[in-house]
Amino acid sequence: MSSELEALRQRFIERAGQITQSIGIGRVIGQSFAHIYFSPEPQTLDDLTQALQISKGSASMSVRQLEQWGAVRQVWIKGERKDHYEANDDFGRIIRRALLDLIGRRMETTDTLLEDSEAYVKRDQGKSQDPEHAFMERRIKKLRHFRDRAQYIWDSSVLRLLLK
Amino acid sequence: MSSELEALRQRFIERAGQITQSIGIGRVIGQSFAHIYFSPEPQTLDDLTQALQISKGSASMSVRQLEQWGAVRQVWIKGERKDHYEANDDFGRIIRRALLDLIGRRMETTDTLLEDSEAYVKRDQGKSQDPEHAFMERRIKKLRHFRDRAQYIWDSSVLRLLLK
DNA sequence: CAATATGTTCAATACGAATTGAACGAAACT
DNA sequence: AGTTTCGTTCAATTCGTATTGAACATATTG
Repeated sequence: MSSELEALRQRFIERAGQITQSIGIGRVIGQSFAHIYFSPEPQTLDDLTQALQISKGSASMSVRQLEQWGAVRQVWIKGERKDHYEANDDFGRIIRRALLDLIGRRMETTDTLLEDSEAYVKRDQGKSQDPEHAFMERRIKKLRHFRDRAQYIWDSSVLRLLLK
Repeated sequence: MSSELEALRQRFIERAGQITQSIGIGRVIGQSFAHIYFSPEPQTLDDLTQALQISKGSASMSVRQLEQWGAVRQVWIKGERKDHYEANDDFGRIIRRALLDLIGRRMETTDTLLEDSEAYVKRDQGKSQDPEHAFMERRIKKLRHFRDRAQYIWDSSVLRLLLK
């Protein structure tokens, strides 16, 4: 491979690492995916440890996470004992899965809290003369309103469009 | 304030901290905003240090960041020397601004890289017989395609809907 | 103008999360 | 059956980043 092409490859790998790093899922994940994505041949864990200078453990864990999100898939190569992985290039599906995994579950715990709060203000309606109580009621309502719209945007736009 | 209401408030603050923490902008930011959001009266930096048990420096920095995103605004209270802050409850605008700030600029550096790559494969078209070269060309094209759609979803759906 | 109160900055520190690597189990060879 | 290769796990460690707090700058008071 030409050295210039190789340099571009390196930049992609570095950049991918920065991106995954900055969204809080670790640098190695992005680097691993980019390396596999820009490799014509399916790659092994050893290839990753060498190319990215990471430990065997790291390589194993990053690949497993990538597999979970459907970002890479294992391919069998006859005569080879090592596991080989190739990249999925349907980014829409990958990101959709990853987002659902990373963000989806977080909403639940927040919902519980919001529902608890709504139950409280409803139950203690008598106190709505109390300015403090009235204030909290307004704030909680605003929060609920936003949360519902966020859900709508999430479901109707982001996730759907990513698939097309 | 009733102790039950106070308990809910604490849970909101804790939850907000977890959320901002998990998206990589620090726990204090979320806690600070939640504290101010759920306070009937404008709050000072000292209020924050006491309520959240954080240092003066932390309080100062978190509030400045929140101000940057329009999440809180300073209000003048006559006779008081300290700065007082109240929360903006237009979450759509807040998140829009924060997202633009956090994500927007990241796209640029990636774009540069992508454009460099496209320039390269175009310039060296002669080598397109080379399987390696052809492979890279395909991968880069896929990436470009996804990036453009991501931009479209971003502009047309997410940012616009957050404002309504 | 000195004294006090307040907000900001940034080098030092503390903390948590990412990474390592040795130990282990499983599978494939001889 | 014994030996080697490979992938996984998880306690120990490393590393980066959030947080602190002392020093400083600025504004306010008497």
